[in-house]
Amino acid sequence: MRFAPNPSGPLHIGHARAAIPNGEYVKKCGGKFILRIEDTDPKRIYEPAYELIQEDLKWLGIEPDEVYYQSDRFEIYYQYAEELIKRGAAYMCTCDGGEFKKLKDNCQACPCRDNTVEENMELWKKFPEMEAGEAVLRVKTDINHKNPAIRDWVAMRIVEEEHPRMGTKYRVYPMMNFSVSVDDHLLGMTHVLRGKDHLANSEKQKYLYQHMGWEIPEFIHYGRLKMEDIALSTSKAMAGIEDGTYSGWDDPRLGTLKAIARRGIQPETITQLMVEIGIKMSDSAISWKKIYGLNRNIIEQKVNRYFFVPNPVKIDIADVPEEDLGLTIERPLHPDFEERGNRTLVFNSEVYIPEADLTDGISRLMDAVNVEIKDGNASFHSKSFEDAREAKARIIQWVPTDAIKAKVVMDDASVTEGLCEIDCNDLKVGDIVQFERFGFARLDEIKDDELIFYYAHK
RNA sequence: GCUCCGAUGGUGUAGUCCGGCCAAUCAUUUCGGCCUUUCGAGCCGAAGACUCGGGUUCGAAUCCCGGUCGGAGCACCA
Repeated sequence: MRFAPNPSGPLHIGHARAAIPNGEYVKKCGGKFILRIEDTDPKRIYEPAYELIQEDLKWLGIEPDEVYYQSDRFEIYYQYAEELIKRGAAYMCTCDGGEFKKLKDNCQACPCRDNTVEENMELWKKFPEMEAGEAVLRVKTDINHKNPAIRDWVAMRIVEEEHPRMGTKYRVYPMMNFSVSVDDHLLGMTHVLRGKDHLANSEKQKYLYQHMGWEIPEFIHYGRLKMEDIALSTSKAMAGIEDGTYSGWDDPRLGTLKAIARRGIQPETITQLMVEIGIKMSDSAISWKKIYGLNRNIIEQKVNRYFFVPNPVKIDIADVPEEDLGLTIERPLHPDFEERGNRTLVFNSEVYIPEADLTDGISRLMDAVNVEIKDGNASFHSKSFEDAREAKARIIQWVPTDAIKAKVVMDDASVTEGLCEIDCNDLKVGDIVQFERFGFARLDEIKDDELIFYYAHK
């Protein structure tokens, strides 16, 4: 099995849709997982992507057995192109692209198709000296094929741009359909699993296999993935990063794996999602809710709880009984796992609560006391939880005045400022927490006296 | 326009090949209830689907024909 991306950017969720089923097949049925970087169009190479792709694949938990760069394999492609010419299965076409299309669309062969092998070989030898557009190498298919797209497709063309890895060493470049078929055959691919946008390409490639007398692999196609709200397109993301709309490849609004990882979505979540979607031909629309639900199932019991007070307001609670001041309050890090221990908060009359909770009525500060709020002023109401129940109090989180500054970058890239409890100092970058009543978030950065989190989901 | 493909609850799927055991699976979602000092989880309950029209058949989600809707491809990109 193989995963063969174009190195135009880091991997996004659409790539995962291709990589994961290939990886799962190898896990289940054995065989090799080959990563082949298809860098045969210098215009579409984003150099850092060579690294990024491997990083992202690793994040997904996929370790390729072998890695190939197509730009290392030009000589191989030349060798097979020549062989193809010798077999009379390909010809050098010097027609203008537009002219050719006109003929082709009417099931007409162009004059070049009748070149002798010798004529073709001669042109092939001169190919490297030609200018872009002067000639191409075409594979003979069926000029009467009912799908015009299949008719005599291009295998080789001239590219004058400099290649990031190869410089100007090569001018004759293989087209994707050619290099892919040669590699798939040479690397022993038994199954080719790819998106249905390649349906016509599979058809084209079959002609090449037949010309060469190769065994045709099993072509399997799957439908498109439609994600709500995000632009999957790498080029759009790139443009947005350049003009400053997005902060980088891991901007939370993007669908890149880096962005997803930054928010604390687990690789297992993505794998599970792709396995569930399967490889059927019809398109699938997936919602964030679905991803969040799966992710919650995975992280819910792993991560610890803390208090975070968004948009905090300070209240000074009047009439707190003397004996309740300075109380040390312990709350479990996870209610179902007592053995993880507790975090501690010290209660005094001055506390911060979320602005949204500063509404008239009785509220219970979790594990502390019940307060009555009226016109923005708070006064002691009672102490026990039973009293809170009786008063139908809302139960809210709070932090003492020793709280730490925190920012949470939300999924729309807006920032919620607030305070989190002091025990959050124990957290390391990369840790995921659940802020009670707020949602799951991943600690992204510790900046001086401030913690910066990325919001995952409820 | 041409070529090809697809269609099961809000979403993702199982079932379709080899018609009956499908008044349709599982998950997510939404809404109630119980429990719980958050949320979530858990437990209980509920909501919600075979694209439409014909045909074949004793019997159709499943087979056939047609319509509709949706998607992909139609490059000297991958």
